[in-house]
Amino acid sequence: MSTGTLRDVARRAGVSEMTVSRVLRNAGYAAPATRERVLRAASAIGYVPNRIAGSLAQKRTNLVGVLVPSMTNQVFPEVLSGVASGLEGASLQPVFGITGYDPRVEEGLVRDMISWRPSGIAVAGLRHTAAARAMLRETSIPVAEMMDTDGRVVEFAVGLSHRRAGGIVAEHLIAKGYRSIAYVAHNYRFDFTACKRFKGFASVLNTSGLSLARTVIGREPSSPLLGRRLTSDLLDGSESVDAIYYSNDDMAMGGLMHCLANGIQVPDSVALCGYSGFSLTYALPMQLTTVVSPRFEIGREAARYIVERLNGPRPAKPVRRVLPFEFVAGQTS
Amino acid sequence: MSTGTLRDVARRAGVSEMTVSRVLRNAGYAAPATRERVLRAASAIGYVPNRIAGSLAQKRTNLVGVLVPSMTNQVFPEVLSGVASGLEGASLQPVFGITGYDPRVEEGLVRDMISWRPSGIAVAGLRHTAAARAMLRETSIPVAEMMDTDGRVVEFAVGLSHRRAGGIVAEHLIAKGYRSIAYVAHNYRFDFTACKRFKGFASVLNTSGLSLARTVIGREPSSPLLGRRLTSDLLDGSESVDAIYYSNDDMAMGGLMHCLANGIQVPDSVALCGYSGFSLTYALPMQLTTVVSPRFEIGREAARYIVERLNGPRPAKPVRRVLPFEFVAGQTS
DNA sequence: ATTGGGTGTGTTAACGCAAACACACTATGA
DNA sequence: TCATAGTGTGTTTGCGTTAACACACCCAAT
Repeated sequence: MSTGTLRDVARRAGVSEMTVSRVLRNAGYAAPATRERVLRAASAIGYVPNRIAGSLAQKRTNLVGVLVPSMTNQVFPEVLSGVASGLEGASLQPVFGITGYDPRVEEGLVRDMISWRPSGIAVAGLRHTAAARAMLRETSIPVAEMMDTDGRVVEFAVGLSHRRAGGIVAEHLIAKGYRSIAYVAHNYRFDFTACKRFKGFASVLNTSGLSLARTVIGREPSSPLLGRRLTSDLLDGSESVDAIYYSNDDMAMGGLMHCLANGIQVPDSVALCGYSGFSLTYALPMQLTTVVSPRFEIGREAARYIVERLNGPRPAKPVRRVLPFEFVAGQTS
Repeated sequence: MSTGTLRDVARRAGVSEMTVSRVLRNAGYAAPATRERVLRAASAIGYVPNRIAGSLAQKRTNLVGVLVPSMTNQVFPEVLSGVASGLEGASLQPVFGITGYDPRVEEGLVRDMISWRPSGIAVAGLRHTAAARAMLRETSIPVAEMMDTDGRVVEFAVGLSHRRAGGIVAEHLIAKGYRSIAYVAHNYRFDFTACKRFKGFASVLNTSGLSLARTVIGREPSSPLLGRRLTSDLLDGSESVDAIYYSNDDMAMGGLMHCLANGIQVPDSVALCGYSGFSLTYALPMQLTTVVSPRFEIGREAARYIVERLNGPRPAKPVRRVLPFEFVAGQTS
């Protein structure tokens, strides 16, 4: 059955469509006997309301569009959990889209999302095409940008300062006495947050009169395997390196695996630092030095902003919500 | 601006709404000059079509509902990638829902999905509430069940035999001469596939006259940290154990980390086997013995089935598509 | 007996779009 | 010259639902 309509239920129950609508939505009055008949009729034909029609009539949906670059990067599932948590109780349903780190794909998804007239939009990152930014600015629904706070904000941004997150690791390594420091990264062509961490890192190094001993950038997406390979390449090279900063924890774990597999002493021969604070890093033979990003909180706060904003106007000026991060000085440095 | 309508564009361009609709959809004829005017007017007011109205008028959507238990379990993002890949070119858009391994949540999501009148539904697992199964059976849209093939199928199921996947590991361990075998699992109260793997594993053990030396089941969701903790508990115990089968790779990795951290020889002191074939397992100091599940392919085939079924009737009998898996005899056994 | 507010139900008119049909115009070939 | 097919545009209708309004009924208070 291609699912009946209100009319089918109404006929079966011998009442008007409006009465059925009211009963099923628990809106307005309904005599107990009528209610009973309607419910029976509805379940008899397995009626499922058509939200498309409902949304059109109500001029609103309970959807919230959430755009993230990737699902295989563990970070984003955790952000989504946060969004789901923040939306709880607001009878809003998140709808996800994956941009693949490509702003043009993102632009298409923003348009797609808006075409469903959602109640709000949350999007990861501050970098958008001009058209996407225009759509986000012009729409009247709440828009939250997530992850990053270093840059131009459309309406509301919640995240952390990646520049700072990079800088603090540099400060740590310098304080610990490391002087020959390398950077190992995945292909972050569009991973702008990794890029900003690196800038913060390099900038602190510079102001301390240091420069990077070596920079190795892979051509693939981030993965432990890539981290392991690049670390192997790097340590086989001629330059002596006493510390490595990785673009993220996946990469750093790969590096640690290389060292474990080859008997390279960590941190005595080489120190390793990552970024994210994945739960996996707590199961490693040694705790990885890393920056724990408030991923869940970012998602939750974005959702909360959207929920609150639904009953109010867009703020006059863009709001920037900078969440704290936790630096974990582990056993690898 | 709360986004204009066709009428707004039509007025601005001095044509009828239908003409605007036709131009924007590239449907039917339009004089070049008219087209130009319409496009200009549309982009001037930043018009984004209202798909809610469009879908209602067309009595169809380009949505495909995809229900998975979790996003933090790496498996499912990969399944979703497969779904996205299989949908490509069909101008269908996946919409995700997370059930949290709870059949009642799943039931709600199935209802939610159906209320949006999607073009198809893909759902992970064969275990559903009676109501959910009824809805899936009664709807006329294509329904694909993913991951599992051991059980009752609504319409089309694509996956692997978890029973077999568990059995093959048992055969391997027995052939290798292991006799004191333990099982370490996360809380799989609702993770029915892990349960089936265990059954297959135990069943093979039984027919070989062996029984499990020890079974340790945690109370938390699967994670490397849990795997590490339970392994530590297990190996500290009095029973001697020469091999451990884990409920999945996350758990097994945790076990391996425990061994690495404590100088326990793998596989000489104890052998370790997992399930999934996560990419991370290839970066470990030693390749984990595991069963590589065809996660991406499962998603892709589910999507392909849906796309094909859109132009045809539901098969008379449920179809079961059993995909092969790969057993990887690694260095941990 | 009359008024009035709560209760229960129905009718009408949107919501924004596209299918179906209608119609006018232009070029082409018989 | 006239039919004919293609091209370009407009009008009407309906998708399934809900908001807004209308109305009838009942009981309690005047």
